[in-house]
Amino acid sequence: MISSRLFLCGPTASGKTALALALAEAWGGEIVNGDAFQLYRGLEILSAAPSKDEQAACPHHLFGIMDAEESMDAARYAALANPVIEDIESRGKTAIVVGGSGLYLKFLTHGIAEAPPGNEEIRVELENWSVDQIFRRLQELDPNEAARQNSQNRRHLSRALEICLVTGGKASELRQNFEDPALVEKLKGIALTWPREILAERIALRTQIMLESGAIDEVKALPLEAGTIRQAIGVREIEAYFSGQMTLAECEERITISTRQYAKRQRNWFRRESWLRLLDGSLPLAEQVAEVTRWD
RNA sequence: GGCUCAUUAGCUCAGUUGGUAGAGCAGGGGAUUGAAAAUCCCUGUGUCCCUGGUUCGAUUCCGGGAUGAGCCA
Repeated sequence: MISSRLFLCGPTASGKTALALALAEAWGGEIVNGDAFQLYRGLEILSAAPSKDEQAACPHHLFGIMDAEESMDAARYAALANPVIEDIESRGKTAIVVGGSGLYLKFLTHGIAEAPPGNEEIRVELENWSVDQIFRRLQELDPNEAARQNSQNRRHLSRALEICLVTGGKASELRQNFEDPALVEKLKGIALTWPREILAERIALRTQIMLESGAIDEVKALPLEAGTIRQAIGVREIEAYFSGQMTLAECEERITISTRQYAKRQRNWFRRESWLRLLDGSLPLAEQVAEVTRWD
């Protein structure tokens, strides 16, 4: 019996798309996007989204559903993805959730904290504060939360302070432990792994191909109001290229480096998810499929 | 051929008024519950180009050599 939902994770350029497709064909499954940037329209090449042909091979969900101007977050993603996954399961199919965005996937697998969503007004205001100011204010409102945060991490501190300001309470009191063993035990997922040097080569090659096959035009076409999507690796680098601050070679080099560093963070993230089973990404696809089917 | 300047961490460079050296980037390790492809933390011993000399002691001063750049022929 094939499980009704499978999470397929791993660092960028590890071959998730190809394996997902092969699994979907073998099992008659459907693919659900678990990647923060493939949700968007407009950055298909830079985000390495599955091609039109690939998407035609089996049902794909949540790819290219957002405009570049829209902003996204993990909770909204989970609100979109959960019903889709449940629908697939209700039709007796397997939902194969593929992606590399650790936080987004975690909201699916472990649940969502009962905290308020981001508040644009507060965020804009906090942009003008120094990290120290944010930290000190958080210390006043919620010393416990301040103590567990890194005093230099603007993003994490801003979020914690935002929760305090919006709720009038304490962010630390809304924190919860999501590592419920009973829940985690039921999860099924795999993480693709590669030796570091080989993954680095794959990243370098893929970066080169992206730049040769339209990534530059994609970035040129991004609307100025684009929000979340601007954080994608490659956007800043390509903009620096066409504004003349970098040569194309430097641009390619910078994107390769950022991507490699991102892959490292992803490896950290997925390594902590001890429920994920590791699968050697360098195995031939057919063997990967056989391996996963056997585990299941 | 002559003169000048350079040669220090994988890369770009700083520095030591002579007591064997440090930044940025890269690399390595880690954090992470509504911006996450984001954000942040930890991590730097290297024939200080080689070789003689001066010195208690030279990467630092002096001589010679090598390599590179520039200028003059």
